[in-house]
Amino acid sequence: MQDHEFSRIERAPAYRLVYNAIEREILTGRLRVGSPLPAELQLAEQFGVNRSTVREGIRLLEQSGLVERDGGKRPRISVPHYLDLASSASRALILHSVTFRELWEASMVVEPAIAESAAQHVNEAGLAELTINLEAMETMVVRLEGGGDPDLEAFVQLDRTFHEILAKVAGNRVLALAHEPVTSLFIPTGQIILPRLKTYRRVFDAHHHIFDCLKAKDAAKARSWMHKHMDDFRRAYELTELSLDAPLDAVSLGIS
Amino acid sequence: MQDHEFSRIERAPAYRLVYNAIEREILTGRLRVGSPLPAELQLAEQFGVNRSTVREGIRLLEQSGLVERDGGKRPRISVPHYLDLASSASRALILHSVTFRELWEASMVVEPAIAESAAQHVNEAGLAELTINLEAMETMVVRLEGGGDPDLEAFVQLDRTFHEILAKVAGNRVLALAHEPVTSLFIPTGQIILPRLKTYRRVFDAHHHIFDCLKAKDAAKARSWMHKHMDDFRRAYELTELSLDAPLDAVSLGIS
DNA sequence: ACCAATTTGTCCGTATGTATG
DNA sequence: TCATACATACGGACAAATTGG
Repeated sequence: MQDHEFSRIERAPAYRLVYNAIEREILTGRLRVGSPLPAELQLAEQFGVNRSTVREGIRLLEQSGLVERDGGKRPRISVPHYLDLASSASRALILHSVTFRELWEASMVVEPAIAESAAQHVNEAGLAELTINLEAMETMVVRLEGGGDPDLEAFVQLDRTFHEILAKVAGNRVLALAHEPVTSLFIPTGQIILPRLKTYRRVFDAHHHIFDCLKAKDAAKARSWMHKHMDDFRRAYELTELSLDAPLDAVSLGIS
Repeated sequence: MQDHEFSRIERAPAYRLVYNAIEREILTGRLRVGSPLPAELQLAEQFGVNRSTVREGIRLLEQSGLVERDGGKRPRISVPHYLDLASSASRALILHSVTFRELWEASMVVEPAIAESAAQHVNEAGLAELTINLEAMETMVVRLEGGGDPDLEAFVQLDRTFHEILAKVAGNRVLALAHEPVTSLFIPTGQIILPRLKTYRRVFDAHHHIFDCLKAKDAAKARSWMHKHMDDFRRAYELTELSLDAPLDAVSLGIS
């Protein structure tokens, strides 16, 4: 036994201390967003470390989104975009073998709420954006029904964009954050389902119904159409031989 | 007009190319999770860049959670935890001046769904965890009603833990991700509300009711109690002079 | 439009502490 | 205990790009 216990001494590497120090300056506003980061040499002098060490600290800031670099210009201090950070969280979900069922359950919770809120907050600009998206999808559907070869990638992208516009229109950034995994992981599985079941028209119709509800500002109906739309997605998934409880692996989502 | 348009040439710095290359190896499984990262010098040789450049690339991996260091040991390849990434996204929400109303609306969507799912999936271990949490909160409430001075920090922490256990029990990692901002931003505002309205008992009672529903596996009732609980939170917020549409600034949440 | 100073990107070499066998 | 391998950190150097006169 000892007379006195010393608390464990924590020795973070210097580059991490640099990161912490600069992060703190940004979060407390002493380094203002938009202004350029001080020069590496200057920081090295102030912190009393080597320039290489400062550079390593800056890489951490860069990856956490607090520093942004635009070409070869001076790096600027920036506010990380929550959707960017959310998308790396979504990627992490895949690495954790998240299942289709989990994604679908979440979508059944989040997407109808977004549709409802979107119907309440939509404006002309939002309707215009959605119109462009719908028209693009319609021409694509018509071409496919005429026997054209499907550009799946483009179709799924339009699908995804529709839901992203909705999330933006809903005007709730926390819901948009919750919604991110759905567009970035759930919607792309359409690339597997669509060519087998050829439900292009069905997807388009659902989007169009939701759009009509938004135009009529009918929040309840928007919610219920979105609910149906998401449930359709699950049914289509089940109609293929895919299991709801199989993990979405990285390969199938084109991350490789 | 030009005869030919060249696609924009992208010149990412070498350290970022190193990051991309290693990230790719990890995501495709060619570098396996848990194994140590190759030596810096070895990587430098393979990529044909300097060791310092490799180091900067590794810092990016480190911050994105794909590389973990444990003391002075060899850095190991790891899978980033989605909840960690979500919490930095939550911090970003604050920097974007997210409002209490946005958080509350999201909580009204996500938390009842979590309570419902938790009631369906709860097991003995989960109930035991919740019991410990509830007992701790009860003793705290009793002490406060006896005139003790409130340890707000501890109380809010218990509140937060309760909801986190629920999210874990619900067994849906996408919902847990969506739920993260609620516990990390919304619940802590209790530190502002509670001392003014002294609704400690009310919070405890709500938790207890939800717990009973879980024990009885009554999903619908669990949902409705959680709904009420979240709505209580908003009412309490309104009873103070705080505006629902004011941004939650960093200071009030103790990030500074 | 040109020039000079500044700054970043990248490289080389070296020293030191520590972990592992 | 010793030797090797490795991460951390330092110092100096130069080319290319940016900035500001």
